[in-house]
Amino acid sequence: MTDEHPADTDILALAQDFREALRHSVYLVRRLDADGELTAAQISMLKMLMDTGSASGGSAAPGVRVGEIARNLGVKVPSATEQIIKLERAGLARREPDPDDSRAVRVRISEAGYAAVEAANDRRNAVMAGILASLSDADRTALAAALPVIGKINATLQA
Amino acid sequence: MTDEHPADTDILALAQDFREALRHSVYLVRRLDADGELTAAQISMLKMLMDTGSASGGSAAPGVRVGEIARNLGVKVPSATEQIIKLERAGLARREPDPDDSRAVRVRISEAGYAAVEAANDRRNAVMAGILASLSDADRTALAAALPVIGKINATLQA
DNA sequence: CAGTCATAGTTAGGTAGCCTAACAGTTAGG
DNA sequence: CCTAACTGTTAGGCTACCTAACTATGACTG
Repeated sequence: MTDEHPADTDILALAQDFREALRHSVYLVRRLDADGELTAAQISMLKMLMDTGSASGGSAAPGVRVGEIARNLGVKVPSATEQIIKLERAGLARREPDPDDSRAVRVRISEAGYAAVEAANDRRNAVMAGILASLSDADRTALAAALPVIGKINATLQA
Repeated sequence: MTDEHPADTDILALAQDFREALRHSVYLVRRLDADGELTAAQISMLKMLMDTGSASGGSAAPGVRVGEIARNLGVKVPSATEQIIKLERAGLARREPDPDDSRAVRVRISEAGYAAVEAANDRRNAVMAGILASLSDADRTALAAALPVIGKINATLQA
């Protein structure tokens, strides 16, 4: 406790505990799924399309390119294509040709997709909120304080 | 900030942020995989066998029953059986008849399994520690403080 | 001491989501 | 032009889940 700097072993222990927590959280996330709703992967992709497609930039063409989707989601391009096709078949997203580059494809979320992700998110958030409500204020505060940190850790991947 | 109690909307917002963090963490966990090492699911099961099988209780028979494994991992029994068979074929676990109940099966981790999970865990922990090392002390402290809370949340599932 | 009912695990068949390798079309540069 | 680089799709394969159906054992009850 009186070390001048955090010993490697401390960081290693934290890494182990954090990994353990994430490992268990995988099952928690799975539990939130259920029903004939959207899958977690579909929500991830649709949410990404919402955030990136019509984001601040207001760039030239609408939608997101397949390669960019894959990069954002941390999967390979064929996996992204597969998901996109499923979403398209379900009427939740659309594929359009890129006016500037005939090789490229622009993917956009549809109105139905918007609504679906909203609904699925709301339900999951409510379930999670139910769990969080059983915690103490202190616990919730500690969790809230850590979320930006976890965000930083996750951002490491993008690099 | 001066509410008498946390408003529902606050908890809902926290739930949303937490889910978001977990959603992204899925991809982080995937990145830690790699190689011809054990899969994440295999590590989870082996670690469970280590913790539960020879745990404090020192109960009568050694090993863990399939149903208990499934419950602990949050999967259905057939999924557990499938994993167990794979681990057995890889020489990482053993199945033995339960002396007290001929219907039941006792699953135990093998020496090789012990070594394998150790190795895989060490490597992953090292990678994660590398990421954590780039954070500030304050960030690491915040993360450490939240881990028990996340543990509580995860424990909710067991119920 | 059957006869039924519950419990433990396996088997069979199906789905989602990811991967690599091979392919087709488009653009860009020598 | 013509080759090289890039974008996305297709093909084939894997892991890890699931439900439903089955086998075998245990446990309870008339």
